[in-house]
Formats: sequence, C-alpha cells, structure tokens
Amino acid sequence: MKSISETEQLEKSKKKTTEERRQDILEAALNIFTEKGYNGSTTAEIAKAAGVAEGTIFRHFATKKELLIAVLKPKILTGIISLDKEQEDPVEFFRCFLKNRLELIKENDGLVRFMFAEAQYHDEVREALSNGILGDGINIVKPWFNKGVEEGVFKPIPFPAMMRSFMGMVLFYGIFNHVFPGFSPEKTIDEAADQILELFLNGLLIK
Amino acid sequence: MKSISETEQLEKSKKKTTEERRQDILEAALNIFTEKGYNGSTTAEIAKAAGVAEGTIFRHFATKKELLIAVLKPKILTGIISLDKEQEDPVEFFRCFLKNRLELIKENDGLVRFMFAEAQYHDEVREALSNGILGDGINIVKPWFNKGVEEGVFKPIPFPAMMRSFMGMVLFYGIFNHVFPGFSPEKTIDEAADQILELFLNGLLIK
DNA sequence: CATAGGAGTGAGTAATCACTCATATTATTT
DNA sequence: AAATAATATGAGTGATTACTCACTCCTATG
Repeated sequence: MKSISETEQLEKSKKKTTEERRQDILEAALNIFTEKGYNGSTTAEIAKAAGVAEGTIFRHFATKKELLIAVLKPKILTGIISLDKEQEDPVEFFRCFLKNRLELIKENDGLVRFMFAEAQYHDEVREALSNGILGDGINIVKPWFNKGVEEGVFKPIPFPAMMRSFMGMVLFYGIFNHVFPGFSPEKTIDEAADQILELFLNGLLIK
Repeated sequence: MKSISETEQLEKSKKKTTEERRQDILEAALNIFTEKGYNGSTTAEIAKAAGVAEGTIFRHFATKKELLIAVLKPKILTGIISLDKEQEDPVEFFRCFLKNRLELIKENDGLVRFMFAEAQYHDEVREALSNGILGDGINIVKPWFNKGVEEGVFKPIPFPAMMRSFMGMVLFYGIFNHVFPGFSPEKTIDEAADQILELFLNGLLIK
C-alpha cells in the first residue's frame, strides 16, 4: 500500500523525496556560492555539502549556471515589505521600509553581497537583481515618495537621485560591516535604522 | 657602445624594457580581471592581451594571485584628495571630497566594482581595501567631521554611522548605474555630487 | 669575436573542472 | 514476487587550468 511506505519514510526520516533532495542541493549551493563565489565553487564540493553524488546535481539542474539561477530566483523576490498598520504617513513608510530592508540584509548578509558581486560578471544575475529586489524596491518606494512630495513633506528632488542614495545607505550597511568588521558599534538593527533614517530625513547640518 | 644601442631602442621603439613589459602585463590583467573577475580570467588570455608569452607572466609574478595583488596595490592608494585652496570650512571640505571621490569612481568604474566584488572572497583584497581607499577615506574625513561638530555646524551623530552612510551614497553611485543602466538621468558628475550633497547635508524633509 | 647571463618563449604537465553514462538502488505497479 | 519505472551513483572523459622548464634570442662585456 502506498500510505504505508510513505508513512515509513516520514517516520524513519531516512529516505528523501526528489523535492527534498533538490532543496538540499539548493541550500548547499547557496552556502558554497556565497562563501567562494560562483567561479570559485565546484560542483563536487556542492554535492559533498548536500550529501549527494555529483551526478545527482545534474539530474536536477542541467548546468552549473542553471543551478546558480535556481538558487537566486526564489531569494531575489522574497521579503516584500508588509506595512502592518494601515499606513498613511510617508515618513512612517520610510521607517518601516528601512527596518524591513535592514533585517532582510542582516538575515541574508552573504547572499546580498554575493548577488552584488556576481552582478558584476553575469548578465543573468544583473537582470535578476533589477527585476527582483532592486526593481521591487523602486516600485514600492516611488508612490510613497510622490505622496510625500505632494503633501509638501518631502523636497521635490529627482526620484532617481533620492533612490540611489537611499539604497546606497541601506545596502552598504552589510558590505561595509563585512570589509570593516567591528567598525560600526551599533548592537541592534533598530539603532542602525534610526541613525540612517535621521541622516536621510534631516541631514547632517544643524539648521 | 652603450649609448648607441640605447638610442636605437628608443628610436625604433621595438624592444621594451623589463619594467615596460611588467606594466603591459599589469594593464592587461586589470582589464581582463575587471571584465571577467579573478576566477573567470585565465593567465593565457591575460598573456595574449599583454602581447607576451604565458611563461613571461610567471617570470614577473610568481602566482596568479600575486598578479592580482600587484594589480590592486597601486590603484588602491591613489586618488588622495587635494584641497586646492586652504580650506577651513567643513562643509566645503565635504563638497570637495565628494566630487573628488565621484570623479575617481567614474574614472575607475570597473576597478571599483571589481574590488568590492572580489573583497567578498579574498582576504587580501579586503585588507587592501580597508588599508587603502576606504581606510584613507575614514582618516581624511574624521578630523573634518569632528571640526564641524565642534563648531556647532554638524550634528554630533556617531562617526561610524555617518561615514557608512556617506560612503554608501557615494560608492553605490557607480554600482547602481551599472545594474540599472539609464536609471539615473544626471549628465554630469557635478550634478550628481550636488544632489548627493544636498541630501546628505539637509535631508529629505522640508523643515 | 667569443662567451656569459638575463629575459622571453611556448610546448608540456599534473591537477582540476563541468558534465556523462552504464550500472546499482529503490519505489511502484501488476 | 516479479516486472517496471524512477532516481541515485561515482568512475570516467575531454577540456581547461595554473604553472614549469628546456630552449632560444638578445645584449653587454673581456
């Protein structure tokens, strides 16, 4: 009977389904890729880390590059912000959005840095980035920025310039801490977010 | 006679000195590395681009990694800002510094992105970055920031947070434009610098 | 001129790579 | 239980890699 064998599988936790194996490979690939880079990683070590034979990788993914794309695709679209309260205030939106992004970056630190590194060399990654997390960010922020400008709260500066600077402040948070470990003394995300937001909203000058 | 043969060399421009060949290799390596990444480049194609035999590379550099370091070392320490006038005003300093860095980044666009990409994976590059352009930036900016705070012009926010955001805004300029070609409509560096500075100094909010 | 020494060369080498395929193992159906 | 199908395996493969070395070429010196 079908149900018996399936139950046995679950109870003993020995055998894995095809999908579970696929996930094992994806997870291992993500770890190895983020640590050593795409060209610095071998399919042999990914297989070892995933606990499968090297050939098994190529049963699930036709090529190494296809594996790379499969690793990035689901990651790149996650983390869409949810504004829990029915938010109306553009300033509050920026606060929520900023914290959301910083948390995302902290949780996926290696991944984010990996994506920006490989975007250098792989068109596919660059497209995934601009269709994914970066493009999403732009689409989410734009109407709130416009709302703030219309309400007379924000200065009517060019959107691209604002967006570029904002994302630079946010994304560089992780990169900087990686190159300069220990340079930033903040202990919590909230603290870092508050400092970034204060500078972003009010600037360095005392008025 | 010595002088005759040397003169012949210069006039005919056929033979190259050891140092000139070394420079040819470094230049070719820089181009190939920035285009394809370290692990994506082969010593064979670097040799071809430099117009030398592959063996010649290893007469000048013991290993490929040593070549990488030799490529980055001189680049990483250049571009120290020169404040042409005897500047006293902290705000003016930031304006000069910002323009200087943006020009540097525009001129060495591929190199900067390459350095940050490889800093992901190579300790040596990370150290070179923190000892070089990033560390320099910190050392240059810090006294001016402190001066501004003492004079009551700048807010006394934590230096690391300020520095991180500032460098993020600046460095992300090049990265962003590479991932989103055409997103930023500014035509000149000065225009981009003004927009970044305005946001950095005064913030997004209308007071 | 003869000879020595340093620089350049490129075919050669061992190692490593992504990927294949014949076989083994497991799961499902009859 | 037997037959069939699906999946996993890892030794094998040709291509590619960083690096070597026996040799050539060029110039400087006695």
